[in-house]
Amino acid sequence: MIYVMSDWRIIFTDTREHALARGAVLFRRDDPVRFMYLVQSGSVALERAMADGTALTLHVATAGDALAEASLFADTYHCDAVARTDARVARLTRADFLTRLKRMPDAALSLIGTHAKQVQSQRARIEILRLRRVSDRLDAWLALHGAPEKGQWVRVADDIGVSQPALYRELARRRRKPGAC
Amino acid sequence: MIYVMSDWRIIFTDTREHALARGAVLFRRDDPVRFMYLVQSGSVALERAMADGTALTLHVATAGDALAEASLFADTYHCDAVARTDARVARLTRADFLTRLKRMPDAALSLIGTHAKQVQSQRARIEILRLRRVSDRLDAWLALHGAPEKGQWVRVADDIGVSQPALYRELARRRRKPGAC
DNA sequence: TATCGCGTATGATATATGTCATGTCGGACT
DNA sequence: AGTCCGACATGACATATATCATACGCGATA
Repeated sequence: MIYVMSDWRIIFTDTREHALARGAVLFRRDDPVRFMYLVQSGSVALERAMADGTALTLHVATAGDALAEASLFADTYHCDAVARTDARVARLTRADFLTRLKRMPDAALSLIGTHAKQVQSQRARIEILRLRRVSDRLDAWLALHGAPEKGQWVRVADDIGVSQPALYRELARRRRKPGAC
Repeated sequence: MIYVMSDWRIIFTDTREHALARGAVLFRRDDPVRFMYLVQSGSVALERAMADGTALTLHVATAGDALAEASLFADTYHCDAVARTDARVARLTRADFLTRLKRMPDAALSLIGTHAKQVQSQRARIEILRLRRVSDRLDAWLALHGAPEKGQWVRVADDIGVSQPALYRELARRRRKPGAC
């Protein structure tokens, strides 16, 4: 029962689109926050450089995702944004974004809804990932999502942070042993 | 640089407080969504009953936390809410909550900010938890948070989903071997 | 001063899981 | 029909980690 809930993405109408080649950098950590971004196509990764030179990927935003939402209230970006594929993004200065959000309560509400859902599902994912055994993680995942469709087990393995062989072994175990799964 | 950003919690002013005894149930899964809750004191757990009768804890909300924010746009609750300790909560019907949020753009913005920060930190946590080795998780955690204060290592272990002995062993290893940490 | 709780620390042992390898099956495309 | 690719599946093996146990130092408290 979702009432009149306009999509917050309409805030980005009228904004110019920017094309990014794969590997292009949108912003770097510690850059002053100027823009809010909406990914239109392709994918953009948020990553953090680590001491050993490697990068920790924090998120890969794809079409329809906002980028670094938390920067709305920060002075500087907290990580790097790099295009993983050729991509298009829309952008809006932070001030414009805030203004429009205030003028469009329904859009703000829709953004709140989007965030709330994310927070909820991420919390669940975290709890699953904190479980030690593959068996427990699978139980939890199934309790939350139900049985996946054919061809999706591989995605489940990724979701619960387990190697594919480990997952299939667990599935085999369940097929043999009791009656579950 | 956070501008005039009133706290979204002011939305709950004027609302009556409800006392909960430890173990009390605020709502159950599939109950129709009536109220939005703000935890004032104590802690309230969100959990999901699993097939084997045990409960998967999805979140433990404490003072200042909203409860089940995603229910704002849902017909029914998706999990059970049970007081983990004696607790006090404020509540507001969903309709009232929505109305007030629309009337107070600054509060809505503040809620968006709160959510955005949560989404961001949860994403980071998820990526850390997906790493296989304790060593990698620790590296990532340290890159994001810096060295913890004394007495906090035990919390780090919990954060990165690793047993305390495993963490201390890794720390010992680093003390011995190269020059890190 | 004694006791308690908590964070820190380390050892021994079992085992669950990752990694590497190999193979089957089915669908899509040529 | 043949080829390719991705999901499904399983074996062998090494090892990283959990678990259980024990112990130390320190601050709080009685």
